[in-house]
Amino acid sequence: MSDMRELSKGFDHATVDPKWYAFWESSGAFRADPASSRPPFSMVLPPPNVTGVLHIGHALNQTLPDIVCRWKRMTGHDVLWLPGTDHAGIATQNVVEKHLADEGTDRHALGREAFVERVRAWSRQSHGTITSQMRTLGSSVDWSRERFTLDDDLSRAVRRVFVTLYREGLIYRGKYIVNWCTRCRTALSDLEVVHEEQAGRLYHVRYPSATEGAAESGPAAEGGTDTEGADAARRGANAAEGAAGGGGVTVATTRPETMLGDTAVAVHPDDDRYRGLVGGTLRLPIIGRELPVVADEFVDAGFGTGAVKVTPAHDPNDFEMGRRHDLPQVVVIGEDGRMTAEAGSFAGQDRLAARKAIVERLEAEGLLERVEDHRHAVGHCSRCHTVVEPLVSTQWFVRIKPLAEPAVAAVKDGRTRFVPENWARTYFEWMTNIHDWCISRQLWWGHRVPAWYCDRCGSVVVEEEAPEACGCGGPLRQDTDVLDTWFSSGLWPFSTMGWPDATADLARYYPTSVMITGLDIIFFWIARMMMLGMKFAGDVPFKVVYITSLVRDAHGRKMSKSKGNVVNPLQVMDEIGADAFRFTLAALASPGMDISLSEGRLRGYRQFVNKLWNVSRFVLMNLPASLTERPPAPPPAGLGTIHRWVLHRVSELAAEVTRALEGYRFDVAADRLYHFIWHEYADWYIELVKPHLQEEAEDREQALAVLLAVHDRVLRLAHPFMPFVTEELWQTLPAAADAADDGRTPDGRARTVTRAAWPEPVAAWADDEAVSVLTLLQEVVTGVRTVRAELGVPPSRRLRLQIEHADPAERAVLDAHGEYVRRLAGLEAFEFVEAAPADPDTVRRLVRRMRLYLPLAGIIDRAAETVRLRREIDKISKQLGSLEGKLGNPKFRERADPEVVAETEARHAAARQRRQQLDEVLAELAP
RNA sequence: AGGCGCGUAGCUCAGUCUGGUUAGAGCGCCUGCUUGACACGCAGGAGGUCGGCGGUUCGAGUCCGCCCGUGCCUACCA
Repeated sequence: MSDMRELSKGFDHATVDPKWYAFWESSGAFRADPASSRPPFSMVLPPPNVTGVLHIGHALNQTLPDIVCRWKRMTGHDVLWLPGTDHAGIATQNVVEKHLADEGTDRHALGREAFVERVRAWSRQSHGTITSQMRTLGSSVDWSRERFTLDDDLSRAVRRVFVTLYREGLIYRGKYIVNWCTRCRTALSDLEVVHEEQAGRLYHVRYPSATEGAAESGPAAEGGTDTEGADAARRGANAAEGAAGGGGVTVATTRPETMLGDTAVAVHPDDDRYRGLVGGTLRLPIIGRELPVVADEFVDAGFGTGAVKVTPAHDPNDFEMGRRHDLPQVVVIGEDGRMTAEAGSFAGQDRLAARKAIVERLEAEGLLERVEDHRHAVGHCSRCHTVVEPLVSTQWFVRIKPLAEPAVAAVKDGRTRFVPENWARTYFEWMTNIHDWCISRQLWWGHRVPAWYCDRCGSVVVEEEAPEACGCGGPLRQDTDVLDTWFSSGLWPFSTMGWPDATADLARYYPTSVMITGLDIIFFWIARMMMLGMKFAGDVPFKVVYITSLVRDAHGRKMSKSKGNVVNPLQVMDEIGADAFRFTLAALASPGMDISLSEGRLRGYRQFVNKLWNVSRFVLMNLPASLTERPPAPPPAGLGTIHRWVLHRVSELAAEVTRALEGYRFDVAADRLYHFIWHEYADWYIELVKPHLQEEAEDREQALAVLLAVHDRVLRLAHPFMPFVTEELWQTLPAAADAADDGRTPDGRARTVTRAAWPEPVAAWADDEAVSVLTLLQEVVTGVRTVRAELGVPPSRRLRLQIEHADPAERAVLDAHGEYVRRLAGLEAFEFVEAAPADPDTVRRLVRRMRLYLPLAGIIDRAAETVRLRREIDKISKQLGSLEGKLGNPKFRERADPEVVAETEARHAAARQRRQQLDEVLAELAP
């Protein structure tokens, strides 16, 4: 028809999506406006690594906040969603180092400055990748406010925080035991160490008494092994059964290589076995050093032999114990993971090779009493998986307790709320057991520690800006370390808004409204933002933290490259479009449940997008070209039942979706939209409204007005979930007569659904009567359709339906809506009768109290019908039994809600009647 | 070792907080349909002892206890 609008047959996301993103961006649809009179709503984007690519975790953690932002924009908020990227110190540096290795060089050959420039160049180049992928996903961030953690102003914020904390004594520098990655050659924070349970060994080693030991294994014994002598020694050791027997002590260790650095042996003060030894000395095998025996509460008398070797330089507990007992630190493992000169003949060996050699040596000397299998957790570098080495090293630390306390209190008193609230527990647990935070890294890529050292007077100068010279006039050299990347991301919610300056953005948008992010960075990031935000920005960084789940593969397994089950969001979006992908993520995002991305769900929602597309095609092809304005929804009073029904339902939908979003139930919102759009709007309303849209229909205008009102609302409600397709479809609708209700870009020149008003429930549309009418129509139509399907009646065959036992109200409803029933059930006609027709080939079906009779001469399959009836009778008998049990129980009548009792009674009566009717029908069919 | 979760149809999941219709959805499966929006569709159907045992209750998928299975996080027992 010439005066009809048209849409292409299918939705082509590849061309549509980029078109609208470019439009939104250029028209400023996502720009926040601090001068606006609208209430503010703000979020900051968890900054992805600048050199990263969009992975499934980003996809979820951007889709959900994007849904919230788009919704809030439509509810009339001035929305700021601030994007940016993270320099990701160690991760990015590792990548570039790998590039250099491929080129046959390394960063030391390049030099610090050139290396940093190289990383910067790579970051610049890579930056476009992640940001364009965010656009593909549809993230409605305000690009005009994009930030990078290494930007000048953010770096200034980092220095301000560092200097302030230093002056307050909350940052200190010192020589402590830290987690050291021998491959990355840097210190790591506790969080960057991943513990993995591993099969290891527990070696029981005999440390002889100082006198005894001197003879057996001093330095003199080193260099050669006398097998005979060793055997003799072993026999001797075995003979000393008691742990403290023979003047020596047996200790148990999982890391024999560290024994070379032992400076004591410790026992529990109350351990009677060793009481006599405390204060005495033992002889360290191989090395021959004399070791004092100390008593310390830390020792667990029940573990191993109850005596523990103490290596203050290579074990965190021993480090503490060493300080308590004033023990020397002997460093036997270097920063490169090799044994140092202190390790005597083992010097230069890798720590693991040394372990083996030392065990052999002990064995040879007869000092290895026993080896047990022992499972224990071993720390690995989270970046390169190298086994982490505890080392004593000079580093910078943040004193965390004074910062953690207010951050805990803020969650306790609800200034920041976790959703789901269970996560607060995890947060508390970590925050109350937290250790000081090692923030210095021996890397080049990052914020350089703003500390300078004077070689002349030895003083340390900590300043925001590089000082000229030391107070003593001596030259200064800057600390070569950089800060942990999370130190700068911890400032993100306020550093990105201009802090330390008192900017308009900061005043308006801080604290942010919500933070939506994954559980994997609660400690790395959420906790640090809480601590630093409260300390420096004067308030919590966000009022709500929504913790998203982990995305897994279709079978609930963690995605990993080695398993080959990694879902690439870009590929998925390429195949099914961003809208279907986003809708799937939302639909699967049940709180507290990990998300299993199943192909079936993805496909199902792609088809849903297609459904929405085709509904729109239907709407459009029924719009006369003369209709250039979307008419306001007509008042329900003068409307037919189907219109009143759909208005009622779409109004309820608005309420349901809104409620779901308010509770962060993205899954519920998606489910409601899906069900309404497909199974109510498309399956029923569109089918019902068709005749009213005929050109000759006298109520066509009215039908069009309702159809457009519903369609417009549907697109708006679906927009946060499926931004691209809804914008494309919404743009094809005629603009509203009432411009106030019609989304406009900030410059007012173009329409956009991103800023259209969010549909509110309309009280005047509530219409339970229309619902009950539709329910009856649906039941009758479905009843007839079921008979047709089961008995294989071709659709072309128009049937005559007879209805018995309809009560007057039902008769009136069916009569009034006869045309709908005839059309949807494929009837030639229906009529009400007083008695069952005599025709033996008539099939009966029960709907409520009514009996539907369909004459099916030549088609009816009595046997099949009998089977079906028997099955139905079985079912209803079971139901009847349980209902009778319930009603027969006097306590039920006494205690249950009277409404429930009445309802149950009604159900019981209906079931009984139905049972009786079915029996009759069956008797007629199979006498 | 502690903490948190999960176990409902063949598969992926809602429903459990606030106990009470006939436990729902998508995918898959079966039957029939080129129905003038859509075969990425339409209509109909099969399929569930809600992990197990015990308890509370008139009534339990839902509340309580124990057990089994499974996943994750935290952790300085050498």
